[in-house]
Formats: sequence, structure tokens, C-alpha cells
Amino acid sequence: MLKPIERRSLADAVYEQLRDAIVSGDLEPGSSLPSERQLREQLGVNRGALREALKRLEEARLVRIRHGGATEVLDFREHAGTSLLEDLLVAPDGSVRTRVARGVIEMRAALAPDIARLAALRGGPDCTERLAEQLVALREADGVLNQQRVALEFWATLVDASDNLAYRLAYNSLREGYVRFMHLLSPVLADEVGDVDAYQSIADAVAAGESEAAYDQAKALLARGTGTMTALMDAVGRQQTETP
Amino acid sequence: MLKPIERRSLADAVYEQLRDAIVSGDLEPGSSLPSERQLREQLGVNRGALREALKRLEEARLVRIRHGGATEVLDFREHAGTSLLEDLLVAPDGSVRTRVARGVIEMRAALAPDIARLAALRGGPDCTERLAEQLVALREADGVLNQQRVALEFWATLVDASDNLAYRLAYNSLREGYVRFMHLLSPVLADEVGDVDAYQSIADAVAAGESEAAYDQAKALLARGTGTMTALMDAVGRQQTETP
DNA sequence: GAGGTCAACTGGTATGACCAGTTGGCCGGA
DNA sequence: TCCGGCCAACTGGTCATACCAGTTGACCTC
Repeated sequence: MLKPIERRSLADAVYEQLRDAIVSGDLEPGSSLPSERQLREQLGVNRGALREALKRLEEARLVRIRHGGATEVLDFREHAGTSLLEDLLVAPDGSVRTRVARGVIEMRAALAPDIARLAALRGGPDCTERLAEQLVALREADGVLNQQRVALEFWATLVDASDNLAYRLAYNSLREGYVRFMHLLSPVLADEVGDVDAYQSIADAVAAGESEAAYDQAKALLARGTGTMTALMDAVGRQQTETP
Repeated sequence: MLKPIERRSLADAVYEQLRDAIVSGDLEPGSSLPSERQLREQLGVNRGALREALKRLEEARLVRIRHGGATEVLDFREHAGTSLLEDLLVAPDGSVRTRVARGVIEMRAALAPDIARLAALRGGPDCTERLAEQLVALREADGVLNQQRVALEFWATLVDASDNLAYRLAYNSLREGYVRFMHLLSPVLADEVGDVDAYQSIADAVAAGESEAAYDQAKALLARGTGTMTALMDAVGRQQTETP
């Protein structure tokens, strides 16, 4: 099974390097970045590529650029948005930050019940139909990884039915980080995605418009993965007491 | 009361224009953008500024750039992350999109109880202390707007205590859009931020480590704003049936 | 000491050239 | 006819250089 070669433009490489330096604390919040001309030279790239990277850092609220003044490093905990989550999920050395992953799992568990509730209130017949199809696919899926994939689609259907753009965008953000490490979370979520009956219950409640039932069913289902994750973290112990 | 003059670089202006064109559907998903040389000429800017804007669009997952190939417009509903939320909250003409605002209010209500719950489980004495200070400030605050501001800080304390980076980043993202239109939401949230006793109850539960109580109290408090928002949308009716 | 001036920074914009990857049509051989 | 390589004409990526525009702080004047 071959994987597509991932490419990185110079601007991307510069962005990643500066981002990691900021997130790791090597560049302290409140301090100033060297001037673009100096940075350009240190990094060995042209100023245009550097500026593209700086613009992205500004967009992510990791730095604050002022025309005529210095470029200031910001505290990412204070200012950065959800877009940073997928970057923080994996450390520069490639390992997954368990602490961050736990946070994602918890957030997922907090949002999912309300998504199911709203889907029950606002979903139409096309939603019901899609859920039915995906339940069939879920039953037929072989292997935890494929089950995870179908479950992801199942939730996408509910998110769309909830008619809530904030949920849709949050779903996209979480998914972005999730798919990259889906295989690592397989043991954590195997229990959850294997319980097709629970998904069936949610789909039934949504189809019937029973919002509270949908809420409760979703909450019960997600609690499994969350519990497994918490237990796993307790077992592994403290290998992540430092930043971030 | 004077306001600071907001500046826009060329790259920012280009970004906003292209973003609005994509979000509004003028640039259809799947279609290709003109080449950088053509766009540069149409917009009357240099290629560097245009490329900085395109890089940001790519970061926001509104377009997909391929070296040697065309730049493709993506479906923002399918790919964009939470960072787009603050942009979508306000239409190009400056009005607030009620539908999007409702989504934000709902998401807030879904996250807050779990944040309070985790804060109760993981918060330390410094959290308790800060909450006490903020409660004093909340009682002393005059005007709904100031109450909203203090309440925002109150929640920031809880978010930090929850020791969940995903929540912190989501909080930052939501806050970004919220503060810009805080005054418009004053009537919606006046009831909520005025009930200092409810905040007191949450703080007490968190200080005592009673996670379920904190959860319930937060849920009850947030339900007010959510209910008002829903009622408001029903009253105003359908002026937002179209995109997005 | 208050206030204005100015030089030496900073980032912002502009131009033109060339490098690198993609696409599709053309052309020669099987 | 069809397959294959080849090549020209796109596309985005990188580069060097110059100059414009805003900020800062030292200095000078009153």
C-alpha cells in the first residue's frame, strides 16, 4: 500500500518551524521576532516565502505583525484558535500528545449529544435515508478502521441535519486531526464503533424526532470512548506533564 | 469614544474579497481560480500580495493549490475549520447572520456544562480564588456590556481549569467573533449575565469539586441565553433562508 | 522638561526574471 | 489503430532588488 508523497513548499517549512518554536516556548510570548531581513537570511529563503509564512502565523494568531514595528510573539493559549488543534495533536517528533488527544475526545463527547438532539429537531427525510444507508455500511464494514470511517460519515450526516454551521466547522476541524491518527485511536474507539445497535438507536430517535432520546443515546454511546481514553491515560501515567 | 482605525494590507483586502466570493457561492466549489498572473492583473496588485492571500485561503481550506496545476475552489461547508466562523458571523454588508449566531450560542451551551464539570474535577485553589474575584467584579459591574465582559473572563478561568486545550482553543475562536458583536447580543444575554447567583452556584460547585452539580448549574444558566435566542429567531422569522 | 525633527530602523508593495511541476497535444514506432 | 515518449505552453514556486510607508528613539531646540 503506497502513500502519496507529501510536499512542502518553502513557506510551509518556514511556517512549521516558527510555529513549533512558538508552541514549544523557544520563542517566548511577548518577545519580538527578528526583522524579516534577518530571518530571511537565517532561514536561507527569500523574503516572499518568509512573508507568506508570517501571514499564516498571523492568521493563526501566533504572532502580531505591525507595519513599521516589530513582529511580536503571542501566547498561543491565549489567542490561537481551533485551527491549531490539529497541529498540536502531533509533536514535532511525530508522537501523539495524549493530553491533547484526551481533550479532543472530551470535546467530541460534549458536542455529539447536542448534535443528535438538534438533528432530531431539524432533520428531514433525506437525513433519515442517509442514516439508514450508513447503518447498513456500518454493519458490513470489516475492521475497526473501516468502522471508524463509516461512523465519521454517520456523524457528518447528523451534523448537517443539525443545521448549525458552528458544529459543521468544528466537526471539520476535529476530523482533520482525527483522520491522521485514526489508527492510533482504534483501540480506544473499537468498543464504540462496534456497537451498531447504539447507532441504530440514535438514528431511530432522530428519524422519530425524539430529541431527548437522541441526546441520551448519543451521550451513552460517546461515553464509552471517553471512558476508555481516561482509563488509558491513568494507566500510562504521567509522560506528558510538560508543555503544552 | 473614539475607535482605533483599522488598517488593511493589500493581501488582507484580497483575502477578504476572495473569501466572500467563495462563501457567497460566486466562486463555485470545484471550479478553478484564474492563474495568479491573471488574478494579479484583475485585482491590480502585485503577485506577492496575491500569493499571501492565496496562502491564507489555503490555510483556511477554502482553496486547494497545486504546484503546476490550477487552484481549485473547495466547498467551505465540507472543509473549512472553525477559524471561518468569525468571518461568517458578519455578512459583507456588515449585518450579523442570525442563523450563524444561533449556532454559536448553541455550541456555547453544549460546551459550557462540560467545561464546568471538568473544572470541578481538575481545578485547583488558584482557580477558586480567581472565580471569587470575578464574582465580586460581576456584582460590581454596571451595564450589561460590562457584565458580559466579566462573564467572559469567568468562563476563561473555568476553561483553563478544565485543563483541556481543545476547549481553550475553541473558547478563543468563539470569543473572537463574540467580542466584535457583544453589544448586539446584550439583549439576548442580559438575563443570563445578570444572574450573579447562578454564577456563584457554579463557582461554589467547582470549588467543592462537585462536578455533576457544576455541570447542572452551568447547563441551567446557559439555557437562558439559548432560549432567548431561539425565541428571537422565531419572532424575527425567516430573513435568512438562503446561503449560507 | 515639553515638543518638534529626523535618521534609522521596521514591515508593505512593486517588478521582472527564472525554476519546477502539470497538462495536453503532437508525432513516431509497434 | 494504438501506445509510448516527447515537448511546448501553461500552472504555481522561488528569487533578487528596489522603493514606499509607518514606527521608534535619539537628539536638538525652545
